Amino acid sequence: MIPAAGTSAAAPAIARLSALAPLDDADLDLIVKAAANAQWLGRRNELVRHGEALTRPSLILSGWAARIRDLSDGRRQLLYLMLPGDLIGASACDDAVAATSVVAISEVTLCRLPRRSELACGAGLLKAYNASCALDESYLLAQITRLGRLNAHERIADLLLELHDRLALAGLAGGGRLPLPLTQEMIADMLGLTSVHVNRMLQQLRREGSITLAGGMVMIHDPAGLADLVEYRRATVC
Amino acid sequence: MIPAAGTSAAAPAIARLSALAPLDDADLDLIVKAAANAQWLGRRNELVRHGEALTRPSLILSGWAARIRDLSDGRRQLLYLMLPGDLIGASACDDAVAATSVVAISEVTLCRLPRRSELACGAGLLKAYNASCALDESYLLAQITRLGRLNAHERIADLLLELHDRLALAGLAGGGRLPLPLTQEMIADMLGLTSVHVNRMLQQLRREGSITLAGGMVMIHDPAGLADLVEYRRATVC
DNA sequence: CGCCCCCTTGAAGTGTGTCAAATCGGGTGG
DNA sequence: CCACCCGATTTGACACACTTCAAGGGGGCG
Repeated sequence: MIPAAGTSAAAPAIARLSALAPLDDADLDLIVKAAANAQWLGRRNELVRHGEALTRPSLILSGWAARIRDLSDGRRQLLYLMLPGDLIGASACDDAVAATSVVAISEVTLCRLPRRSELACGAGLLKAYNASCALDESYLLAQITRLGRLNAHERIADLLLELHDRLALAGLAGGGRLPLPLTQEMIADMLGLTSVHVNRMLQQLRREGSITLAGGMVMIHDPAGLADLVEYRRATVC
Repeated sequence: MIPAAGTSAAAPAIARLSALAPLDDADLDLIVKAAANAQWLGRRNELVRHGEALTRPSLILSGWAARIRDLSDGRRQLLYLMLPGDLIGASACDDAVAATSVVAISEVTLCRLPRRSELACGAGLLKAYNASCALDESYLLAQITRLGRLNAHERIADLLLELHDRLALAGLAGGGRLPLPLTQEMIADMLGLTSVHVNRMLQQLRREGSITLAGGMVMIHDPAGLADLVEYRRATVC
């Protein structure tokens, strides 16, 4: 925990937050200290329960989680994926209540950060909270467009491109290469499809040479070309 | 209470904001003054252009607008409907940039409100901003679930129920009755369907006695029953 | 009257879902 | 090291929700 931030378990999270807003030593110190007593959660565990009060923002240090909504007949929608460096409950409302459950998709470690009201006005971390919220919103909007107006092939390509960019922010992806710790069923629940169809579309993407899948990693061979094809638009940091 | 607020053009907006957070006379005065120089926009006009800086929050006084995303091949997605009393750009980030265009769906009047930074810490209006942002988010999540996991019949019912509740907040709907100034094509673009299919589903809803459509008004005959059927969950004010 | 926009209806096509079974691969225990 | 198991992926045949294309009708309005 003590050594250089570059090698600590918080490195991806710090990379992302630094990319969102310039952080000074005090901010970094805050994060490193918080990361020192991180919390571990196994797959399928709930990080946040629907309706629960969000006392303090959480920072994902490693692993993936998802905001999720279940219907009584078994249908399930992954609303939003949360990646390392993502914040939960950093929105403007300090006394907010969780609008959805958040469950761990892989093993997750996370830590608690200060509430907005505990931060100095103008602190870099506060700016990072704001930027993170703005990005959250743009990813939600992207998800709506995916589900509403893209076909299965485009949905998958678009999602992969978004994940690549988001992970790249945390230094966890680059050059078209990204980890993908999702089952095809989870991808289906994210994209409003069935796992069977996701499987077929992934194969099509492979056959047409757009991607390679191996060992939980995806390689997007021509990110720019694919982005053009599905009209992917990169979210802008506010 | 400001005298005659009940009859002013800002009445629905004030009703909604008051429902989100208790407003004192100073807050109400601010709104009424702002509403005094309202701005008028005709159908299809852009309230906000994509990428434009959001200098100050806008309050919709009357009419409907929508956040929208257009694809180059003509496909179009309505991301989010904005109703009287809704705020544009009230999020945490004062220096944010519009993530999407906002266009007027009907004739719209709106006014500018103070930025967050110009409001007293703890002001009722600031709380209303926060609550409004929280609601925005839960409506976005609801939209994702609709598009991802509900079929056409359920999507329409769910949307009508949401609109009813949202309009009721501003005193513009109640008892299952609400205005609906949308063409079927707009509903289609909102719900990721074609206008042809929206038409058929609306007829089915009428035939099965769920709704009545007349003169731009919808009557939902058994809101609770329908809500149960499509598993509609009312958004909670934070 | 004629135009335009919106709603309505029908017939045919297709993308995606459903169901079911086979295969793969990684763990675990004997 | 093998046997077994379980979850995940893969494949095929078929069904259906929704789209597409096309034509017609209604109502407001210049």
